[in-house]
Amino acid sequence: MFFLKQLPTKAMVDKYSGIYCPEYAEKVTNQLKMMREASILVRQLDTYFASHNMSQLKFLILMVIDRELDRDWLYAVEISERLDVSKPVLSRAIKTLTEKGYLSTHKDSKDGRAVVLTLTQSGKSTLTTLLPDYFKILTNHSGEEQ
Amino acid sequence: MFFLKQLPTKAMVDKYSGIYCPEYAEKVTNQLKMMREASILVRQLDTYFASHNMSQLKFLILMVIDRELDRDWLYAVEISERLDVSKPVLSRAIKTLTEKGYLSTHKDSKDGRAVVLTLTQSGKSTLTTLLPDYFKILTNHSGEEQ
DNA sequence: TAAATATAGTTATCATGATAACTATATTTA
DNA sequence: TAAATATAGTTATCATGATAACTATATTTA
Repeated sequence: MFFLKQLPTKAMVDKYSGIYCPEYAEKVTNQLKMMREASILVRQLDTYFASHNMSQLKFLILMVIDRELDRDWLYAVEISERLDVSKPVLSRAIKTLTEKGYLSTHKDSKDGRAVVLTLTQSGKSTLTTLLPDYFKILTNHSGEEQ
Repeated sequence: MFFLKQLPTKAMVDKYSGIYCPEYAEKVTNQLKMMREASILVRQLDTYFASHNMSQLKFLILMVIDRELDRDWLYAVEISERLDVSKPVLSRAIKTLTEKGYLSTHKDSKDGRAVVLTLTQSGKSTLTTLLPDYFKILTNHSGEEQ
């Protein structure tokens, strides 16, 4: 999350960085602007998911399982290859999704350590319900602070 | 924070959104790409600040006080006008910064509710120390996942 | 093939984000 | 001018991010 509402002026960047170069100041403000815009969008999405007792991470977990082309399941470790999140956070989110009845888990027959994760019917329909407005929020976003 | 490493293909966006429009799919992937890029950058900055026992929020608090043109202090409520963060989170961050000796606080003479926040010498030098590499991280960022 | 190492996943703990509800003071309104 | 409302800031509580250290099983190496 990036909180700064008013970006620093070029003069401020020059002074603070000690580098008096228009391209440098422009690059800095562009990056700050991007972080700000993304933060606003992430927050909108978080609010949306929270109103459905979900979170972005949980939604993305359902999505990466669903979008798998050749299988209808993933190992947790495969999810962590697709989502850039720490193992304990992923572990907890999977536990919550299982408790909610969105994921079914069973031990892998070949590897005693691994857990096979499949979407339940409820998980699939939750994903399907959430998707349209998810895209709507993404695309309606103005790119401006309101 | 946005975790998805591999963006969905155009075909996936079409199917998931039910909207078969190239501009729509492109807008979606652009927004996802932006969130991903910003998340990577925010994470780099968080790591940087953590290595100095700081956080982005605490850094920005010091910065908005320092960059004030006509005064060398701000009320907490003024900081919350400049930073898009909830009051309790701001309150806690200010408390930590005061305990670290980076901020000095005293009651306002006119308004018994308000607290006047000023940078200490240590707060100023911490800000000055952190600024150059902060800009370096912002500008060195490749925009690619590594 | 036994010992060492790697891998899958969990538990404990902490930092930092949020909202709801609060205290204390200032301002507005009837 | 007393009562109602607004404002500044805090406390309690929860969700969700992280790392460190762990268990259990699989794989590699001597």
